[in-house]
Amino acid sequence: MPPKRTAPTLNDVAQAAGVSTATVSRCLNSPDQVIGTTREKVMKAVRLLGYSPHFGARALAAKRTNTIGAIIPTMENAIFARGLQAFQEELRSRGYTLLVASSSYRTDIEEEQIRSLVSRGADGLLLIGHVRGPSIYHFLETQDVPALVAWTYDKTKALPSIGFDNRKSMRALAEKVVEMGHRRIAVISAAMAANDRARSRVQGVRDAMTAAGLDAENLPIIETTYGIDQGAQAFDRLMGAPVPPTAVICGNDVLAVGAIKQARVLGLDVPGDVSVTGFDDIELATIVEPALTTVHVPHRDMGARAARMLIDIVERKSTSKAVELNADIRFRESLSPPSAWTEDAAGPVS
Amino acid sequence: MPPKRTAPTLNDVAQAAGVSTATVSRCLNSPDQVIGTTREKVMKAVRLLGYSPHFGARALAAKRTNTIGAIIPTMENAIFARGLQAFQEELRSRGYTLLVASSSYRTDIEEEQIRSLVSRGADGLLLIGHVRGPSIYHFLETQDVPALVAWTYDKTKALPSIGFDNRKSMRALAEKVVEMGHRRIAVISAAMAANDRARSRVQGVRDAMTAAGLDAENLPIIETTYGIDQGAQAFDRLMGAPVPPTAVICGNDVLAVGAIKQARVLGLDVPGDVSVTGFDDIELATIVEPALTTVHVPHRDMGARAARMLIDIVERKSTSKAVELNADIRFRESLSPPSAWTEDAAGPVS
DNA sequence: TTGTAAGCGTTATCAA
DNA sequence: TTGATAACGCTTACAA
Repeated sequence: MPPKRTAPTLNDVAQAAGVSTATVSRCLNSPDQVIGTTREKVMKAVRLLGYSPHFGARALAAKRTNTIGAIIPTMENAIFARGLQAFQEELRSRGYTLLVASSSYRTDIEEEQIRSLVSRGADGLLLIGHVRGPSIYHFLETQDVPALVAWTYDKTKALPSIGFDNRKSMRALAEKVVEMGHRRIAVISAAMAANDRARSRVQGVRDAMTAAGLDAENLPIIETTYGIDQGAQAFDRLMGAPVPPTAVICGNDVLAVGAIKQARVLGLDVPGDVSVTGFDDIELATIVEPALTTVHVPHRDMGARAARMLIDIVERKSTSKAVELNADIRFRESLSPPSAWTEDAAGPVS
Repeated sequence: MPPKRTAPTLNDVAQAAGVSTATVSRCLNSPDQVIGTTREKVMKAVRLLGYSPHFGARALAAKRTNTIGAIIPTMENAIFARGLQAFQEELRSRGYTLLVASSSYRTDIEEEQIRSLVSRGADGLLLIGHVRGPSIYHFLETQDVPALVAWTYDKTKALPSIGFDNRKSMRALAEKVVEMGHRRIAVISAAMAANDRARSRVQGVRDAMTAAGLDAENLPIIETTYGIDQGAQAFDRLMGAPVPPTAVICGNDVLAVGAIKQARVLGLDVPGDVSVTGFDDIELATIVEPALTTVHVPHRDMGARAARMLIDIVERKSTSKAVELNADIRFRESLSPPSAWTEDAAGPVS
């Protein structure tokens, strides 16, 4: 059995180069403090031994890690994946490393991940939404780790945030739907319990209906998990009602695409028989046929700006508050006024 | 100015509970070694102070981190996102934490990230593909960090791998294309320089052509970066040739969807005027119209199995070699025999 | 410009 | 069952 080789340490390098550990450390961290000739000696030893600093030891001795942690609900959702990629690129360009964890939309797992990332020395945290237990805020405070909330804008909360106003944006879209003449509206939403974005969006629909004098109380809503198939199922149930809706407003594009797919199965024309709208404007939205009318969210821009904001907070350059980004409607084919036929069926005439 | 509060340490907890640091440590790591009454005292202090262990210190003193690192080309690509999500879920269920980094398809960045993850104490690494400089393998060896390659199967390489045979799978698909009667075939591929999966897939197309006695040498190939628009542009160039292809084989689904989109713009019918195929079988493949004929890759299964394999290696339970997964063809509408019209135009008859 | 040496917060070995 | 105490690998005054 070969002797269990153990990774080379600063000490090994120092010995190989015939200098002290302090000098090696300086070579690595502030090279200009050490003279050229010794620096070369040291660097050669570093290369020769394949030395790599022990992060833990460094974090222990210094007090910074240049690490940012991010916890997103899931990596499978394209909207987070995109924003996160931009977030990480921006971090990297500023000398920070990103640690990612995912919570599967569960607050208990999120809390566990927050603790894990903090104990790993994250200098700052990126979180999604404002729904979580109060104990974790206390924890973040005692640990003195700043956090930034993304994908939502809410200036009433304690944590700084960057994103858009989900409620306002969805309200704007719903108003268009109402303006076009739709009266029988239904909603397919992501599960709202641990998801304030979903909640706000539904609230936005209600706002628009109430403003138009419609009955927001009895708005049919189906909550479901994230996925095309889930959207399809929900749509199926909705259209099976005695008096089906003429417009189905979906909480995100993936659910909307599922709805459109199911419409095809049911032999329904979109938007002729029923209109469908989404939210997020992911690539899928322009691929599906008919293309989806949806709310465009600037994911990459949000990710990059979140990175800059968080670094500024970490480095105490600023104490940011909430930053609002615009999310505007993209009109495409999936939304149109209700057809005369369905309109008639809706009225008391027939 | 408030006194800069610093996070509580083991020592603080020990003092608050009136015990030694050793006891607190034991409470946290092997609770059954300490008697109930003291354990409660300690735990209360832990909660009270909001104590959280310092990961770096722990990694320094113990020698394990229960952390696995993964470096993927990009998080924006749905195929990696899916597999990675499964990978992380499996790791979590086995008590490991996942650290993710992305390389933007660049070997130099990948090397940097490998070093970073290793110095952070990753017990093992998940890598994509076999293309990287030799120095990094030496590094992994001296650091004694095991690595597993995923998304590709290659038993000739030193590192263990889990995935499918890209060349063989693409060859199978290309053979079907040839069998249907296509003679003028073109390829849209991801950049091949730092991507052995892309290379193998193109090789697979060549294999099929050669086997059928076609001229694989002059196979038109356009290399491009990942993205729907890039696929569309490449398709545009391909169809602008004096003698356009009757079948366009794409290296992945995203490029293929771009091709189909562009076909619509050009007024070409798929598959009537030109057939298009993909690779990966992501959700997009069934959404696009016509639905994409493609190679199905079991992403989630691969991710989960990769996790189990890697943990086994890390814990020295096994010394795994290459594991091959099946990737089978999904026939959908985007592929059909070439139409008589195009066939005529191709032949010497007209 | 370089070296010495005192921590940093844990874990683990030994004694008690 | 608990407590001292010596690592662990690195950074950073402070000295030389």
